Amino acid sequence: MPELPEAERARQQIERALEREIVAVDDRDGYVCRPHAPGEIEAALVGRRFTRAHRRGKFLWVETDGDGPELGLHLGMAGSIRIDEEPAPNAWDRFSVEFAGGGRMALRDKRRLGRAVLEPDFSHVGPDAAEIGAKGFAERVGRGTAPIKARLLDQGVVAGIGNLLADETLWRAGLHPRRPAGDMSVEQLRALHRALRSATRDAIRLGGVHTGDFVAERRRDGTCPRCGGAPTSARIGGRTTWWCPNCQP
DNA sequence: AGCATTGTTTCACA
DNA sequence: TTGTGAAACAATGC
Repeated sequence: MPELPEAERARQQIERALEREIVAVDDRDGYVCRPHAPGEIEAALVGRRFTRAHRRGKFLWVETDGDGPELGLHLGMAGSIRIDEEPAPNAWDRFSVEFAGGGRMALRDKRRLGRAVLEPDFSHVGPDAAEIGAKGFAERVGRGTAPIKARLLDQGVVAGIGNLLADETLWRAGLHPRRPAGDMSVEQLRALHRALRSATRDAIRLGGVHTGDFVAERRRDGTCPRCGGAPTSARIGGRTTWWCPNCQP
């Protein structure tokens, strides 16, 4: 379920595991832990403690004490962070850390598209969608010929917006997802930025992006909460996109 | 059985 | 060279 709101929730979970001594690491999943060989992450972390948990967009990273490495984490399409829970069945805990005293931290991910890596590189990741100001947002988002929906999903432009948050944001702003990003007026970009902030804030507060007003009606027999009309869908920016043809002309 | 999926990266093409 | 779009990746659920 991970978009920015879920990633922020995961970051808060990791904060529960700070300042505990790491005694073991399960990094045997060579796909989730690529390009590291099994045992590499374990060797770098055992004996250390996590000291701070950070997030930019959907990307998470944790600092360790002393001159220890940073641990990067990504939830992929279906991941979550579990603290002090029993191991999941079917080896769904793709990466885990065991602490002195018996606690643990796990990256639980049925789909296995999540990621754990040492010294993550975020040089290609844009500013966080929850932090960026109106000016920076307009400069970065309001350019190019791609549909605005695709522009919002580009993590190098602004980080943290996923398929559902993009649809919710465009609906709140009353903008058609296929509108070319570079053709939008300053007023429309301002409205889009405000919509992004409110949609993100609501999703974090209510527990996830699926709680969005429009996202909850984002299906074939749904109803637009504003006009009562029927949402429509198409493939835009490589993703299934839903919008209200009446409210988003 | 077949298709879609709340994500990211890589590759082909204009 | 830059930007855009599609495919690949893994595994599950409808």
